[in-house]
Amino acid sequence: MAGALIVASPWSRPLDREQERAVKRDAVLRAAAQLFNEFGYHATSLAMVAQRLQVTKPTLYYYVQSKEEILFECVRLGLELLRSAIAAAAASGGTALDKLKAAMHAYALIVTREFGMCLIRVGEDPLAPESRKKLRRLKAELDLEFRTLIEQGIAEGSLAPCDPKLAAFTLAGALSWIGRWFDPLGPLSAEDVARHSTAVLMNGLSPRPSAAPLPRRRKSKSTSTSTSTSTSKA
Amino acid sequence: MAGALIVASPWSRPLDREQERAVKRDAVLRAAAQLFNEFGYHATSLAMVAQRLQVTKPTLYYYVQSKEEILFECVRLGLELLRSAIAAAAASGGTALDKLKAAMHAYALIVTREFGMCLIRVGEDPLAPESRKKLRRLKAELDLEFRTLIEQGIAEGSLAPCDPKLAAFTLAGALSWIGRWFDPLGPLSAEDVARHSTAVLMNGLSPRPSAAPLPRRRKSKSTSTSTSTSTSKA
DNA sequence: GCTCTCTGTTACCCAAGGGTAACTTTGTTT
DNA sequence: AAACAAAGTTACCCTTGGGTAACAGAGAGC
Repeated sequence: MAGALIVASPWSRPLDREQERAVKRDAVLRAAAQLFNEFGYHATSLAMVAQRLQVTKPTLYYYVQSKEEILFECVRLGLELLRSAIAAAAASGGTALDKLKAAMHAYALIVTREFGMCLIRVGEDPLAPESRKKLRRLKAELDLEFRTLIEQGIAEGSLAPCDPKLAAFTLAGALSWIGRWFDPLGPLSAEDVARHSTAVLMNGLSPRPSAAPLPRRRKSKSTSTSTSTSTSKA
Repeated sequence: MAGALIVASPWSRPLDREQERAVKRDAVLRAAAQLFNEFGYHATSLAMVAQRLQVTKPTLYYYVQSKEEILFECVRLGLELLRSAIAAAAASGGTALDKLKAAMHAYALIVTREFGMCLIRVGEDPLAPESRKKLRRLKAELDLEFRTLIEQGIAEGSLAPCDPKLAAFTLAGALSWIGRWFDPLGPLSAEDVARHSTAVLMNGLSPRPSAAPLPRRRKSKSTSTSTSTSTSKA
């Protein structure tokens, strides 16, 4: 959305037009993503999206071609966010371990925001095969980047030896699942959750002989009242 | 489904009837669950379910009241399976650590089967609020049982101290996510996946100073060609 | 043989919702 | 002022699919 945003000058009206169009299109996608996340893709009608934006249904078609395109874009943006965040982590300095930690942290944060959450909650399933193909490619890249980080860590000795593929599955699973239950209005901040999840995944549940203990929360138990298992929303 | 199944005797015809009815109803739920898992709830029509069972749509209504009831039952059964498996693990002998390991293993296996997978992939979102309430209660029980196990382990010293709630979220997340990508026809057996995921979650990624290393796969890398991240199906 | 229940069928109804056509309004350009 | 394009609106179409009504064949009981 940001793209090549030059300084806003009174000249170049046409650029302003394009830009506003892009902003509105983005608003459509964002509103749709939020509703998809709340009600699911099929249970969300375009009328609902339109209503949230205070416009009428055909207006949406001025900015997008179909409902499918909306979902496709939401998922694509979510994947794009993840991919660039992981790539950034991988490109940063430090050990493979540091990079992996950074990548996991970023992953957790992204799946708490609309597009990332949409990727997790809705996914590509409702799309036509061709669209799915394109998204699969993006996912494959993402997966590769993640796995490479793990492999490097093992080679480097800063990670315990294990099957990189299954480890990546497990990691990505735990982090993705955050997008299923996280509630921005809930008691836990995304930052908290990201930090703690990353720590648990790095250290495991078994106690470490000597190493530093995991971050303990101040009020020893029950941070809130909501449920955690599987698909709950609270 | 099994319930109170007495020896099949030539008397008591009515019992046979009831039983066959139950078997057929179960088949309806199972077929529906499989289709829900493949295409999603809304994208699965009752006609598809009927076709898979080689009957016509109205026949389904002989065994079930509505599409919603089908999903409700699928999710309920999934939760019931999980709950009883965890309760069984908790009731078994051994340390809290052993119990937790057993519970995690069972959890992983269940989410690879139709009802457990349906719970994970579809969830309760498409249901009406009242139905959701009932399922939430089941989830809460499940969650409590899981968390209690962790708390016991910490108290016992066999688990590293951490926030039990967030740890349970992370654990359940990683295990639940298996239900999103696991393919029964794929190269990995559910048993393999369960074992490895449990091990990673217990030990974490960071290397342990001295303890036994994680199970390493024979052919060091790339067990198959499929993708792992987020919502893929392969 | 006649009926009655259980199971399943064919044919139909109707609401929801994705998508489009054609008209109005607003503002920019010449 | 005239003209044109951009941005929305109202009114409509039509397929999909959940759900129902009314009918048809197989065994059990009188």
